[in-house]
Amino acid sequence: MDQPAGAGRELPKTFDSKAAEERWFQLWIDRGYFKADPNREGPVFSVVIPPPNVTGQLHLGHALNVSLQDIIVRTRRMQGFNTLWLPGTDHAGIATQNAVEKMLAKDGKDRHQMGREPFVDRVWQWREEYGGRILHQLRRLGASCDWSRERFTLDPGLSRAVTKVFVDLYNKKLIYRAKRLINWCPRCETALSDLEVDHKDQKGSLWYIRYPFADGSGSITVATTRPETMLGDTAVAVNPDDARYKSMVGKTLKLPLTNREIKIVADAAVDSSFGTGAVKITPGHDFNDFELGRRHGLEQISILDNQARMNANSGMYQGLTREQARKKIVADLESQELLEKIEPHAHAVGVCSRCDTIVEPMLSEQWFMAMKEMAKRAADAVREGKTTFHPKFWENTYFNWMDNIHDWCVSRQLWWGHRIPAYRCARCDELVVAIERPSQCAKCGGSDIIQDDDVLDTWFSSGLWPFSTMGWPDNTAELQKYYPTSLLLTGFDIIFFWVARMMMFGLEFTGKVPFKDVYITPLVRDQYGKKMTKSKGNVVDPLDLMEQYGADAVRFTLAQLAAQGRDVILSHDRFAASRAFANKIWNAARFVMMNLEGASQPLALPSRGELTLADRWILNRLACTIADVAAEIDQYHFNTAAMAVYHFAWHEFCDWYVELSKEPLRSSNSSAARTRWVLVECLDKLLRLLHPFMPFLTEEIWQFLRPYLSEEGLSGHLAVASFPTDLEYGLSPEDNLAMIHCVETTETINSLRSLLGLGPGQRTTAVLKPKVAGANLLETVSNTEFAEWRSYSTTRATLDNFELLEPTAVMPPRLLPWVLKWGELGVKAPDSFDFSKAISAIEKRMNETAAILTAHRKRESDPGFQQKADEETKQATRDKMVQLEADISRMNAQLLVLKRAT
RNA sequence: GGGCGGUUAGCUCAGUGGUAGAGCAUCGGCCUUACAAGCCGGGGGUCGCAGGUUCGAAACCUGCACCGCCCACCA
Repeated sequence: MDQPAGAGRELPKTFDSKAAEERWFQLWIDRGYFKADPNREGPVFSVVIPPPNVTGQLHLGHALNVSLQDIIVRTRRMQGFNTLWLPGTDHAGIATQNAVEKMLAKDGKDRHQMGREPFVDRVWQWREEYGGRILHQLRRLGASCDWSRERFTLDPGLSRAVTKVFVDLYNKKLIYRAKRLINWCPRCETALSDLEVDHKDQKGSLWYIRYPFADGSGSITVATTRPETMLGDTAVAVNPDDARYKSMVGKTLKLPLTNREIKIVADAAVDSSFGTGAVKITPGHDFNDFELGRRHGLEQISILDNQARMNANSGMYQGLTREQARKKIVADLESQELLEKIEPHAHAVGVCSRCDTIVEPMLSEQWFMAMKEMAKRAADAVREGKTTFHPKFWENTYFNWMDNIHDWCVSRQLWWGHRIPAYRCARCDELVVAIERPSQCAKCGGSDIIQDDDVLDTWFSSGLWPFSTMGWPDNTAELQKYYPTSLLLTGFDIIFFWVARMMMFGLEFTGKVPFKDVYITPLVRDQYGKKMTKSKGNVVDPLDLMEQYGADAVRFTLAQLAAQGRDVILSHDRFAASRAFANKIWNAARFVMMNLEGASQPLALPSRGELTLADRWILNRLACTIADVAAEIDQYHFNTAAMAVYHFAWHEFCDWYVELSKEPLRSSNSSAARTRWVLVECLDKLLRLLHPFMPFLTEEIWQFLRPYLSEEGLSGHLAVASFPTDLEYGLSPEDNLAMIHCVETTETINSLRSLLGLGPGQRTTAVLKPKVAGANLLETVSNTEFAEWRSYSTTRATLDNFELLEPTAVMPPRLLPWVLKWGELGVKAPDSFDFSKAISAIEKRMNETAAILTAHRKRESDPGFQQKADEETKQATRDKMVQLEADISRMNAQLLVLKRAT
């Protein structure tokens, strides 16, 4: 049995967030609260974390992603779900290899001189040192993952899944080897998928080059943005309908700077209006030209090597870089008077998304995965509602990509990653794709079997993440219990890279969608709305934020900002506001704890009949808030859920109930006891509601409150306490109306006080005798309740000359004669009071109210409205009119009295 | 070239048919024994523009403007 940490102690003056973060997280882990048990019964909620790169450092995107996941995971755990949140990291092929290469470069080493094995060993070593960093940073945010299940995409188990998938797909003929034009990064020296190429606009030039006819009868001019590729040209194409060139189709050209002859071909793909209408065709280095070349049976010539230097096919230019070759070729053309002109021209160039180097379309033999069929099934699964995106409009993006998908180049010429399970006999070149390395060649019996050098695209293994992490291909208990997962929460930037691939792999290999819901988080931007990037130097470090504001405030802020379908724009003000909120909760808890001195543990439950108006009202508001928050979280509306808790905690519980509780806490034992119970009830439920958002603060406070609770009071922690359910306190709507009346009345008094410039002063007794008030002022409120309410307003107001002002402010019109009579008894305002400000303010507001009333009357008398509006709307309009009329009457009364007083 | 999202208070954003809301900022007044990271009060918006639908539009439709993003092989 745990001894509650806070039993019988007062809360410290301030909340020490750092101490609480360390203390509670460690305790939660030690107790195994986050461990998932596949053998437990009950409803299941499972999530796999989007595995951050092992190279990663926590950034705000992670912080947002993890905070939101933790909010829903903690909620579900408290709601009694069998919850799994599985953490892990991605080996991130290119990114990691680059990071380690960069590090080695500082010591003047490079991987080529090291050799493959030592280099890969070095990366593993690096991973041992730094790979856990990002996950530790996630822990600091409070991520309640089952940390005992941490996975890494290069783990033996996950690698086994990768191999099996590759082999199976090969056997299904969905993975194949082909020589095609692919994107090649000359710096990383690997093939890239289409998705790994970014397009950047670049100011370039359009060079107009004359290609002379072989027969010497003149020339045709082509326009190009890449003159150096002319060495690989195998044709010039024109549009078949282009009158300028119709007669030239089929003629032979002499390719300048070379000895080759090429033909003029006609193809409808050529746009006559661009450039000269004649385009040089380089099937070996341009995707368009590649396709066109295929149609016309053109030769494909590679003129570049793997580092994008000119190769042997480029004759005298061999050995030059792309850039040098361009310069020299342009100069040479010019000297031969073959350069007609140069025009400035903006166009997009493809760059490697990892290193920003301009990629080169290269002819290369690679492994490809056929996507069409798998993509169709994956798209249909979403169309059929098996998986739903939140917000829904992301489905369009998903469909758009799936419906226009190209085969996926999955091989990479890297060293860090899953090596492709393809083996070749050194003797007869026979290719085998298999789980295990064959001991000898099945064809020729040769024993020299060489594994393919290439590794797989990182996203290949990530795509298996939801089930490979659960032990697939074995049919484990985890897989049976937790797959498919309930939710995937991730950023839109990896919908194609990752979400789509998981959908395809999941359906292909498990027959099920890998997740029921996909929540797409907004993109975190800086205060100027710019994307945060290291190069801009505008990165806000979440670790700094946690240091400054506490992890709870960071989490709460991110939840509040996570409006659906929008970018998140950060500002320090928001974090400060959340910290203020945490402070507010802390102090409200201090107030409650201070007033629990000497109270029984647990508190005795008061009877229904004892509850006052204020008690019933706040309990009712609590019940509504609980229902709201649960519903909003169910819909992944994290921001509205956060706001609902915030509003209840601050503006209902603290602003009103805590204030109203002060009087009864001071009075008789029974009313103090009753009030204590309500305070504790509200605080307890509030902490539970807030715990998923602010786990550390709430756990800290709850440990103090625990002894006074009747349930779960003597053991356990908030992290595994029950989430509040829709509470029924047996309340009536009249209670709410009466309370609203009290609130509005008090606000009116305060407003008048402020307008009149009333400062603090001695406390005054209320003018209205409780008897009078109870009978006439607020019919639904009992005498004692009114006394409490009244004492609240006077306590806070501490008015001078309250005698005159209070009744004018609160008095309903039917009591006006009595007030006036009472006024005639000799109470009057001091001469120094300036009533004109109050009068004009009330008049102004009255006019506005009257205008609204007029509008409502007009609507009400509108035949169209009567005919077409539904009954509910009509009733609402009538109610509103009654309320507006009452407001106007009240203001009239106030005015009358104020004017009389002057 | 296609597609998606946005345009509401000084700022950041909620608000999917009944004459505008929050937080922050701002202004005025308060150290009132939970909280000055606080309390009370105030000011501030013809909801991007123009049409249309409707008894009624910030919201629905059409067009336009501007901002942002994604996809795409115009050399």
